[in-house]
Amino acid sequence: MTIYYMNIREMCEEFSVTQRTLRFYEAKELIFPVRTGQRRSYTHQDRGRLKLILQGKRFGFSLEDIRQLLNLYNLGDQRYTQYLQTIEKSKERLKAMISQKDELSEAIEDLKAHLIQGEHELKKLKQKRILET
Amino acid sequence: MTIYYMNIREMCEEFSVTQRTLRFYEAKELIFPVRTGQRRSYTHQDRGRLKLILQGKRFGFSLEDIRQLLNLYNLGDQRYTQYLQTIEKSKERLKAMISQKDELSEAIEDLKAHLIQGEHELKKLKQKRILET
DNA sequence: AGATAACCTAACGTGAACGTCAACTTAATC
DNA sequence: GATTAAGTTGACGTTCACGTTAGGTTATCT
Repeated sequence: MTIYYMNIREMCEEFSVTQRTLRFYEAKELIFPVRTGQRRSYTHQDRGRLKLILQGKRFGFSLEDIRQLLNLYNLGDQRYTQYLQTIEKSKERLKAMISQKDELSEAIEDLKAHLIQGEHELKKLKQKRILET
Repeated sequence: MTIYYMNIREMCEEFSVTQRTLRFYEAKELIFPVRTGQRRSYTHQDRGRLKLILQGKRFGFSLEDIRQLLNLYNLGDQRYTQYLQTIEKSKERLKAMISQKDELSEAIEDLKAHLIQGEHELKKLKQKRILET
């Protein structure tokens, strides 16, 4: 089974990001493309990690937060103590995510209610305009 | 019924923000404290808006996003066309929030699975340490 | 082989969201 | 009534997450 490498341009097209962004993530140690000569070659792993990075960003996590989360997906090469710490951290993170989800649900309900209210107001305004014509 | 004003220090304590933050939000027209002499007096409205601002921030919205969302909660003083636009924008925002919530749910499930997997690995490591002793 | 395109590093620029410090005015306290 | 505390307005500094040149190297194409 051959490994599929992607160059930086292909990555940018696939994920709709700029080259600068990919190099920046690499500098921040979020992805680790191998080198073919001087050029970057992105592996399946990098693609997976980038997907998670972009997802994390949409939830408002900082890149540093995301870097720590990503470690959860690469536990194989770690030793016992680190292992434990990572899992503890991840549990906390999970809790935070769940409460964020709950809060989001509430906010959505709230917004929905206001929208319904708003559309009623709109109807009244429309009615008024007709009467005034 | 009397109106309860809060000064800037009380606001900061109540919401765990700095004075700079409150002044910044005012400069960005997110809150509108009245003045008592030169000092800021924060009304019930300001407290409500601030609560929503902080909530919005936890979802990763920008202050400009939040400013637009907040207008939804103060529709009374607007005119027909603006009204319509605001509601349209809010509907879009609602859609985005819902899909964000869905995505978050998925991510949580994913993270949970990895955690369970991680704890299995942990057990295996523990077992190995005992055997090696 | 010479031009052109794609990639590289290094370094400075930028907008958002505040932090921090200085200098001043007003309110509270002893 | 002088001192201290609290609040105010600038204005410059800082961090994060990239954008944007500039200048150099390597592929690719004709």
